[in-house]
Amino acid sequence: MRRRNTPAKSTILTLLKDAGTALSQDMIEDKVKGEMDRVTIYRVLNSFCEDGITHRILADNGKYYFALCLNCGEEKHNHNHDHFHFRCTKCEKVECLDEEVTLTLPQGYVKQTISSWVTGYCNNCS
Amino acid sequence: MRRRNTPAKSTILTLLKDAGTALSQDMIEDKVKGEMDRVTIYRVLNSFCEDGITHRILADNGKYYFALCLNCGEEKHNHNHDHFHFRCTKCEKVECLDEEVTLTLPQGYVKQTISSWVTGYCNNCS
DNA sequence: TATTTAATGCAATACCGTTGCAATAATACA
DNA sequence: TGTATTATTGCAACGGTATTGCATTAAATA
Repeated sequence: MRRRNTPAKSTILTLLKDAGTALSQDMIEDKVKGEMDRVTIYRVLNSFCEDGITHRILADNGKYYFALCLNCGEEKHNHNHDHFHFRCTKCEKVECLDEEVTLTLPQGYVKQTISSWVTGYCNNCS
Repeated sequence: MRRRNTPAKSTILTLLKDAGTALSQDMIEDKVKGEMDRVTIYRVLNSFCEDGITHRILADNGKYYFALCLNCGEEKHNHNHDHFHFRCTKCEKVECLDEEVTLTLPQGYVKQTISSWVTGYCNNCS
């Protein structure tokens, strides 16, 4: 299936680029309210994830965030580099931290994925 | 409001005790299917959490788990001792690990909460 | 410009947690 | 032990959110 460029996709892509950080479904919905259908947002975000343009992050508040992962760099998500994610409880900004997650599992355990979240105030909000 | 002991509460409490690990809403639902209404399970679990009998944990898969926290010990949840949680992707067991989460936030950041999840195979499933 | 079909909007559906309310039953007290 | 009180339960209904079907629109290509 060959993708097509549409206003909806451009709008959401621009939104994510301008934000610089990960945005949740409802944050995106708020910003494009009236411009497009709610279903379109779901489909656009899903297509972005399928195409590797964005990735979906499940935050510690149970919400999904979508990020272009330009600032945090794709390499962080590879090479077994598990890093912390930070969510500011004031401005709701979500970002990847450089800090690496170190962990030694008990005998007999096998690691698959790591999801580490820190909440608090970012440098702008503290 | 004075709580009353009921078959529904006993059943779910026994379930959690026997499991020895945290159970998700739908795991509990599966086990008591037919015995009681879906709504009752929600209400029983909520009352348990209100009364401090169980605590609610949001896992990295977006599901809530309920745990008596006998084996992992309440003290782990206090004293600023942030520990890893483990979820086995095979047997779906959820448990607290002894491993402490260490983290140095960037300049100007303030920490509030930490949620660290590891998935993989536990010693029984690896 | 015409053709193909991806993308969209709208309606309908599914899922999950919650709420209202009448019926039931656990507890306290006479 | 019997009765009164009211927490608890089941059922139906609701609300929010994600998904699907389908007819229509419009982006890409020739």
